[in-house]
Amino acid sequence: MAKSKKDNNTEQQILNAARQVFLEKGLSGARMQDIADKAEINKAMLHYYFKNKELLFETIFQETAGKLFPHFDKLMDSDLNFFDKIRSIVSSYIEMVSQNPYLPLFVISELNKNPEIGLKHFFEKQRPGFVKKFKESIEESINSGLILPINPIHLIINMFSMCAFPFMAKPMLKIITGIEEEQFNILMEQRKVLVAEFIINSIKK
Amino acid sequence: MAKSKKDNNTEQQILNAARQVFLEKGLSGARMQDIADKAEINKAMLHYYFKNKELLFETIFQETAGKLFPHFDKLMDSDLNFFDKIRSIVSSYIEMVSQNPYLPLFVISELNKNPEIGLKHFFEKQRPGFVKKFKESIEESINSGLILPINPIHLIINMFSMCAFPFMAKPMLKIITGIEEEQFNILMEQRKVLVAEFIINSIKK
DNA sequence: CCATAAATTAACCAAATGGTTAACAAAGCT
DNA sequence: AGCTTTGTTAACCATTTGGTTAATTTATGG
Repeated sequence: MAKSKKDNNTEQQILNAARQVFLEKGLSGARMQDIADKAEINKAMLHYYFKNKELLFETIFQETAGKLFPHFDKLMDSDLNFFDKIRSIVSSYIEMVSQNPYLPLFVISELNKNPEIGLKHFFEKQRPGFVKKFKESIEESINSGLILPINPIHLIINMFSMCAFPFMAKPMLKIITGIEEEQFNILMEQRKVLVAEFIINSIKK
Repeated sequence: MAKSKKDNNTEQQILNAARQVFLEKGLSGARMQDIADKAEINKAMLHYYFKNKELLFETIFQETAGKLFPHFDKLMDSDLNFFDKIRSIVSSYIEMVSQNPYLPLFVISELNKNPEIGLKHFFEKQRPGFVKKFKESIEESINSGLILPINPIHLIINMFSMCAFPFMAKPMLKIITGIEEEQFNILMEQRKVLVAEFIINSIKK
């Protein structure tokens, strides 16, 4: 069956275009016209499918923020040992960010300019999930003498810092270290194991 | 002596106001009117002292980016041992960011939206400085058997990740961990020593 | 003290930008 | 087919926004 004129296709084109533009330019930097152009539709269509810029943005933000901490819940429930959980999270997280390089900076940046949107949307629900489980897992590992004592929050922060930051700071890192695109990708690939071992090395007894 | 009407005061008021607004909202989010209001002057004065928005922004960006890697050059030249250099850099860097919480996110964010401004301005000069020295210092420490082998770039990335990221991600961290302002500040204070020890613990032989 | 330059303001302007309208085309339905 | 709903477009509108102008005030220096 040939695809009918709508097929709800337009809405997807808009969302794809909006995702690209918003992630790259942010809310204030994005232009509705740019989104329309990239979606190859009339600007009026944007307002036909999404009431206004804010609503369109929130749709994208919500979708995007939802990808920030993917399947970590399940991962924490798995029967992997503590170190393997770290290895698994680090590796899959860096892979995810490699695939969506703008994602962390976008969410963090918009959240800074307007902290309310975080509360309003998805975070509330996801919060307790994996962070709580991770904390418990860390505490258990400390109590069982597997790792040195450390405030779980610091450990979590350290992990996500080393996973996400390099991608956010990529243009800066390229300048101050003098590396190029290809070399950067190699480094990020290495970090999938390096970061986990760096952490484990630091906390193991 | 009473302060005369100008005193080149106005220019400073503008710069202070522009700094606040740009750091908080970014280039595209900043409004010239907001800057004028905050500086308590007429909007036309902005264009009297600074040709246009771009020029004013670049002035602020240059000044701000210049603070990103402060006196690390001297620090690397000091006769501190390698571990103490790490302790010193981490501590002073976190202190600097505590004092200028918007700084890293601002520079990184604007650099992402417009990578050219980095090259144009200050980075070129500062680049070789401390990064090169730091790399040499790391290599030397590896060769002398003080620390385990690691690609110096990774070590540098890890260090700045753990120093800067928490401040950039503050609103997100507050949401997913449930901590409040006060607790956040305590954690960041702790990180001045914690991060350094975390690193040292991981690489020491 | 006056003439000149520097600083400041209010009013204005043009372009950019988010958003709307009204007419038209396509699909769906009976 | 004919009527209604949905999708799409071009033209238009109102506001925001960066920027300018011309007139006014304030300093400065001979």
